Amino acid sequence: MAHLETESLAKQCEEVSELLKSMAHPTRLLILCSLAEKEKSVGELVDEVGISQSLMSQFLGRMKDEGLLVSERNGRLMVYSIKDPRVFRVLKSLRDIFCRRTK
Amino acid sequence: MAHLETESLAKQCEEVSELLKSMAHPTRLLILCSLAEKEKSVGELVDEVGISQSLMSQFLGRMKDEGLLVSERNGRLMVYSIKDPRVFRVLKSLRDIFCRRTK
DNA sequence: AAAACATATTAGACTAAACTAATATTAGCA
DNA sequence: TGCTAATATTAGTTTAGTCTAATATGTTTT
Repeated sequence: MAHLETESLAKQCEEVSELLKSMAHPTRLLILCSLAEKEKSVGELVDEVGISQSLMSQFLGRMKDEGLLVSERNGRLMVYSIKDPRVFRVLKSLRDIFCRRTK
Repeated sequence: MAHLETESLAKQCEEVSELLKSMAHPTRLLILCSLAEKEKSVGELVDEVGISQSLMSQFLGRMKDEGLLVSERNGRLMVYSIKDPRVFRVLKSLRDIFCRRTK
């Protein structure tokens, strides 16, 4: 049976898949990689990533709502950075798995 | 500038996000977790996960097309298992990050 | 206070994914 | 060979996500 186990596992999968959904988009993943390096303003991210200001703002807003990012005003700039420590850890794992030279 | 770096990073993000898209769905993640333990028939997975046979077959077919799974006929059963080793590694990382007791 | 800059919001079009229900295929068994 | 069990496929509905274009908000500078 193991139904109780499966049920709690299902719950965990739901939680994890929430985070994964945010990361499972090429542009958002790129944004997160960029922010993992250091915090950045919206404009910097737009230049670096190459999408419209509007879409960038929507992506950032969404990830902020989900608790992955925080923003802080700095003069006329809005600076975003990664809030959820799990994001760093997932990014690191992904790098290990996908980007390591396996020589 | 760092535009060349960013470009190759963008490519990698695209590739990685392909895999993540498959995993970023609560039911598919649950299926993968279950298959990570051991290979299983469609019927077993239906019982365990609790979705319709049709939807299960569609999920499995999709993940097979994407190269994550393989299937092998065993009598009247069709047995699925994880093919892509990166799936195991991502699952393990996710467990480490989300499921470890941090005591 | 007006102008200019940086970011956010909104509405709408477009695309893709999830799900259901019905039916088709295929393999083993009577 | 016909029957049943197991899985796959298809079409259609619904829901959700992506993206663009236009506009609004808020901040600094003059």
